Amino acid sequence: MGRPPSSAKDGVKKGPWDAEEDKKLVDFISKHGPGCWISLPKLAGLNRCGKSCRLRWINYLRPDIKRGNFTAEEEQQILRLHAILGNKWSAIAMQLPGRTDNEIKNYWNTHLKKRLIRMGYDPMTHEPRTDLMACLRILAMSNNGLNDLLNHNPLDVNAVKLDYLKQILQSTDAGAPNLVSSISTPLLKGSPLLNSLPQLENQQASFSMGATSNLHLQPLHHPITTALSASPMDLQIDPQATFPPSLDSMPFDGTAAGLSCGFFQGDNLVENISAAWDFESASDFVPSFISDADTPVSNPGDVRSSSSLHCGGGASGRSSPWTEILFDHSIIQ
DNA sequence: AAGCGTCCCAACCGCAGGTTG
DNA sequence: GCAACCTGCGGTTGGGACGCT
Repeated sequence: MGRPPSSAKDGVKKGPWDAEEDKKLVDFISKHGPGCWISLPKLAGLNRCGKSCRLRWINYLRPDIKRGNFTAEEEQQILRLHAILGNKWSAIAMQLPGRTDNEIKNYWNTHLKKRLIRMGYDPMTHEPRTDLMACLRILAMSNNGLNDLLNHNPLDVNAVKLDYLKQILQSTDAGAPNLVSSISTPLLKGSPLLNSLPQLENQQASFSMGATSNLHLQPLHHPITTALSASPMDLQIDPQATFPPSLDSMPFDGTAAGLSCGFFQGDNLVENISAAWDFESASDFVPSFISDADTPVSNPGDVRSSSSLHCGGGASGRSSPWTEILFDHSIIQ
């Protein structure tokens, strides 16, 4: 299909553009406009292929290009759009005036993608990574004490947490979905723990993901989420409950959820885990650093106004719920 | 100061899709 | 319908900048 890339032609300069070439290109386009790129180099007196001229103009010389660092708003917009559009950089760029697809792509690959990975999110799906079990096993290899835990049924426990978290994340402004019915993990189907979840859902007015920040507080004070987030030392199991033995022995202190972060941190695995995810802390269901003092959260213990942090963006039916609040924290910079 | 590794981004490459004759 | 032409897109890369030892 088509023809060989024009850059394959011999005698055409490649590599960085110099000031003289830039001037020739700008002068020509300012007189004639960005017309036929194939014939432009010859007409403009440039020893470049048309493709290279087009790229140079679009990505660098265009007068409406916005230079400089991306703002926090732009970051959030990129994250939201990427959650919807994926790697459709040109489509994302259309929503960010003055930014080019190449610039956004570069920024994504060098900053945002890495942050998501460090946080334990799949940069493509914007959802928590589900390979936690593999991480747990790696950790267990260096910690025989964890082997016993792993040999019980920790995967189910992790799945419960991730499942529930996933449902919360996918809730919309229109109201939280039925979390109980949508939980797929067989482990807790019909369990007293799960049966109590509707109470939590009834609080969705302050728990909906439409108000991302509400997650900071509301789940924390609910008995169910308190139980989910309790450490093995303080978890009180209902005597009527029929949990597998692993549930009350599983370290529900964020270890599991944080592992995917630590997985990328080599020797500092455990430390980074606790830094990234801390279900035992006051920021239940969100990475612990969200409630740190240097975040935009002025009063981390309070339920914040949903309007101030609403995800917005009418098209963002399924955007990443973290994006508004996570990325300005030093731990992921 | 030198060497080394990592980061970042401008530019390149290959491909797909639309247009034209 | 077909092939050549042209544009646009997304993935990848090369090398300069920067930081660390």
